[in-house]
Amino acid sequence: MSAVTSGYELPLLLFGGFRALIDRLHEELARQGHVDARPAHGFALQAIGTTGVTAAELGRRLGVSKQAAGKTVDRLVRLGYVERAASEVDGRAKVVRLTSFGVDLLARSAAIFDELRAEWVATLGIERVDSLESALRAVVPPGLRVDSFGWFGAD
Amino acid sequence: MSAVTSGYELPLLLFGGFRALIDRLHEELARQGHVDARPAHGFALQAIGTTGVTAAELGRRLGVSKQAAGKTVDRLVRLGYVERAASEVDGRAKVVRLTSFGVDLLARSAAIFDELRAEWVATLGIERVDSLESALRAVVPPGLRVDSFGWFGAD
DNA sequence: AGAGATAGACAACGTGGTTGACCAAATAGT
DNA sequence: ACTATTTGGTCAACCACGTTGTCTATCTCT
Repeated sequence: MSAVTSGYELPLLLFGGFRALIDRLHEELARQGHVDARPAHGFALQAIGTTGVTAAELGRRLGVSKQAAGKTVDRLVRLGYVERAASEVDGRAKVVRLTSFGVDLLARSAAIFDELRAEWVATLGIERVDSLESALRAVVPPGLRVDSFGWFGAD
Repeated sequence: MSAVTSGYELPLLLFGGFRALIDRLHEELARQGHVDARPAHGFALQAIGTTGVTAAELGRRLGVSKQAAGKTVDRLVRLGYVERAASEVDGRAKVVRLTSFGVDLLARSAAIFDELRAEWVATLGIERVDSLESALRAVVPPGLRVDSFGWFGAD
């Protein structure tokens, strides 16, 4: 048994699993036409959602400043995933909405994640995957932000 | 079985677990005097090791360019975690070595990670933690790089 | 001794974040 | 209704972290 398991390994394994999934996702997305999609884009599109949000609201959801959110939107616009439109109800605001290309990315991502989980089930068995998920649910504080992006290095 | 579990949740849980661990680690490190330590620093110090390496070698270990490694070393020097010394055997090379402050960070990190794993064991039981680790070991490709830093956004 | 590989540094750039300042529009308070 | 404050968007400067390209100095191999 793993009596001498060092606590060092756990974060590495968790990150490794995450990273493996995300790498496979983007491999597959690239193969399906989303060559320029990056991990951060998916999270942002997810936060934008099908209803659309303002940049300020996006910043709140992602846990970053409105300026940072604005820059992210700029990049997404340049890549064709979202577009800005003047708000109908607020003269200051601009609503960021997914383009059909953006909706496509989200849909494909969901499908690919399902496939990847199915692969894990194929190697580990459904019980161990279920157990892994429920263990993590029990131990991960709820409402964890997916700000995540720069969190690694910067203050 | 959990028929409706979306594949979307798995990466989020994995990342959440990782993130929770790292956040707790840095809370505790800050409390113990390492206020300016960032996740990326720990990984770099780990790669430098107690023997010391050149910037180019560090780049190789981290899977980044030697220039990027050099910049990382600059930051670590500024924070007091490492120091540069001319190599005894190679007139071009400068050896990066941990300071005692850097060694201290690594030692405290190891201790804290052990405590955190013990907390998981306390909530989940040893079987579920062992099972989680072995499941991930089976599914994470070995030799996964901890380059990781910028990998989120950039190419 | 000369050719090629390697270490380090410099510059320019891209991505993703931060503050601070500013204007225009919405909203609250008297 | 008219100020006062809050809020949305943007600009500018900066930092962390990565990239490529170029350059010099040194090492290594033939």
